[in-house]
Amino acid sequence: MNITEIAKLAGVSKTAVSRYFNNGYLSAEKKAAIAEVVARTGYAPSEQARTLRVRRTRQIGVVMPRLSSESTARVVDGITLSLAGEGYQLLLANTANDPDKEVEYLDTFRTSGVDGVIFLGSIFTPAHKSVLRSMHMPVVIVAQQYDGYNCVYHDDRGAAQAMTELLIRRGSSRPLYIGVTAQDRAAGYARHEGYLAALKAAGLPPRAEDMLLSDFTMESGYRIARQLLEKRRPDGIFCATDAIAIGVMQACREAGLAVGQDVLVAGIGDSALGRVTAVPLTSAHLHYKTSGQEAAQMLLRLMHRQGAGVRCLQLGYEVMERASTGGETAPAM
Amino acid sequence: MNITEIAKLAGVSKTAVSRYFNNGYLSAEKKAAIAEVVARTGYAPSEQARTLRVRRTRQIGVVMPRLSSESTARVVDGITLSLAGEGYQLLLANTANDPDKEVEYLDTFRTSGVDGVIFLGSIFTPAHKSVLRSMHMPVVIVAQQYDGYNCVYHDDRGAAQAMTELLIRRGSSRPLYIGVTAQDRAAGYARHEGYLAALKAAGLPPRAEDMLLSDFTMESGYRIARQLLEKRRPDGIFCATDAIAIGVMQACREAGLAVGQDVLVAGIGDSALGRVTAVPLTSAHLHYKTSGQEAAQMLLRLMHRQGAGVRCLQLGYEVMERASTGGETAPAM
DNA sequence: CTGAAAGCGCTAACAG
DNA sequence: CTGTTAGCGCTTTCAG
Repeated sequence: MNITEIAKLAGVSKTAVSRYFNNGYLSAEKKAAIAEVVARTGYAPSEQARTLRVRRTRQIGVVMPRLSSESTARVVDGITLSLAGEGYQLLLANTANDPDKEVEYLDTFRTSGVDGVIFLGSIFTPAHKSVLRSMHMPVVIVAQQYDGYNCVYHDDRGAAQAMTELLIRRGSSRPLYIGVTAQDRAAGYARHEGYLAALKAAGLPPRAEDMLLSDFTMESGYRIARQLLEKRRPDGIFCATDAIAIGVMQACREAGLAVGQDVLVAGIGDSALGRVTAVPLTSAHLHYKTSGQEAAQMLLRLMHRQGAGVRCLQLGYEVMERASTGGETAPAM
Repeated sequence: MNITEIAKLAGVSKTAVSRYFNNGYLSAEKKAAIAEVVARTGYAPSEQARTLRVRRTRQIGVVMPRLSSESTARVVDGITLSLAGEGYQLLLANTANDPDKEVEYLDTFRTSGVDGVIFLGSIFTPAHKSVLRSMHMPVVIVAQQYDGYNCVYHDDRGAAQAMTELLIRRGSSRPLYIGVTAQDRAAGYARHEGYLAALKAAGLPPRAEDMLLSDFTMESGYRIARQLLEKRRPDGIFCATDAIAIGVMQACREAGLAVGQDVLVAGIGDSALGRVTAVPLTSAHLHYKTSGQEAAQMLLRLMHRQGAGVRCLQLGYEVMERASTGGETAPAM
């Protein structure tokens, strides 16, 4: 079933049918005739042929590290929300935390002709820079701030500082830091900076032995904390992510420390997990879903050539104080 | 940059370049000449034009209820894993739990020319049946069993029965049931059946007042349980999902009941949430990620016209006993 | 092994 | 307001 057949059935030209599906410029009678045939046949124009002609795929590529992470899922949820009504489809690329794959998929999107790309960034290598620079379609980066690119990201530094200051205010004499690689400028570097800023503000000099490196999993946080607790009994631990913090709390409990009393713990992300733990976790809420929506909106504007120039949107955070810092144990629901 | 220009640069015909990217049938010299030009220009053939000719998009549509649910994310993760190396791209449609949108997106995929569809099903209306029947590309349904369609699903009934029997074995005299709508044949109907089967096996007649209806959220589970606990003090509650169970445990705690002692609780899904709660939740692990992988593999076979006839794959479950049924409190990690 | 030629289904000038 | 015409970039007969 193609446009020619429809035209024949409706007794009009191909052009008329094409116009029916596009701008209009058609007499009422022809419109009605075509409408009738379309309804009867269930005809829909071939997207592929249209694309070949018009050079617009109406598809948006999204590159993301694994999907089964709460923050990623929330961002992607936000993206689909903003794009749903606009007639765009999402093309998902799952990089499984492999930076090489990020570059690979970005390149795939570059050549595959999507109308725009949203990139949930992690680290930024020269290879990333090179492929991003060669993209000829609009790109928006989420969760990282790279100079010269359109970005939507979070106030990681501020959130980390707020959490660390909260620990100090609640009685921790010298909070430790358990974070992730500084190659990740947002979750690694910026949150570490926030921690340092809080120490400085409190007149505490930073000490190398107070700062430990984890990866992004609960298990890793658990392991690091166990090792730590064999030697020392800290009274406060700031963790760069909620997952790490949950592992840490578990290790503390096993070591006989009462979280929220003997030791205060805080994370970042306000994940659903941290709200149901034995001791609910104090955390900074980041607006992941909003960042997805905003990124999609930004991309839409770029694709429609509105709003010139590069934009960076930083979203704030909200302190969610719970029992892990000694706060009151409000009902979780 | 198109095939004609490349042909000119390499001093060969368009056909030769096309063959270079497809079957071959090309002299070594020409091959080399083209390779050189391709490397130099970074040329990649237009996917759109190829599609228009060949009628294959190399895209797979996935229809799913909201992404930010752990089970969905795990299924989609599995799908991308299986499809990654095969040169297929995923087109995601997020229905936000709206059955009408499911039908709408299925129809979009029907007309948009994807090579195959994976449908994470919830309920099954006549509209669903009608659109599925009119699909002319292969479809695989995940998490639900619909007769006459290719499906990958879980042993919901068996898992529910096992959980209920475990509650009874651990000392619950008459476990209650808190479940979801039976319109959802898998999470609603089948799990309820499993509960009933376990009662029957234990010689307990089912009672209407022991079976309550919730929706899929923690909050709903919490609310239902609060109401319940104002009137009665059950000694066991089987919940059709982990989310519900977590809400229930919270309500029990607030009502002064010790979960795992005064009242035993079990769920289904083995979500990450249930492993970190104050009292870790006994649950049945369902192989969500595997179901995604298997569904993708099944779809690949269908698209390549291997293996005739409709197939249904049922995956098993694993009992994960934790403290909420009085089991030992093993370290969570 | 190779190239010329004929479209895939659609849209966009252009001339009525 | 309408139809004719000329491609978009590619693959695939078909005849060398």
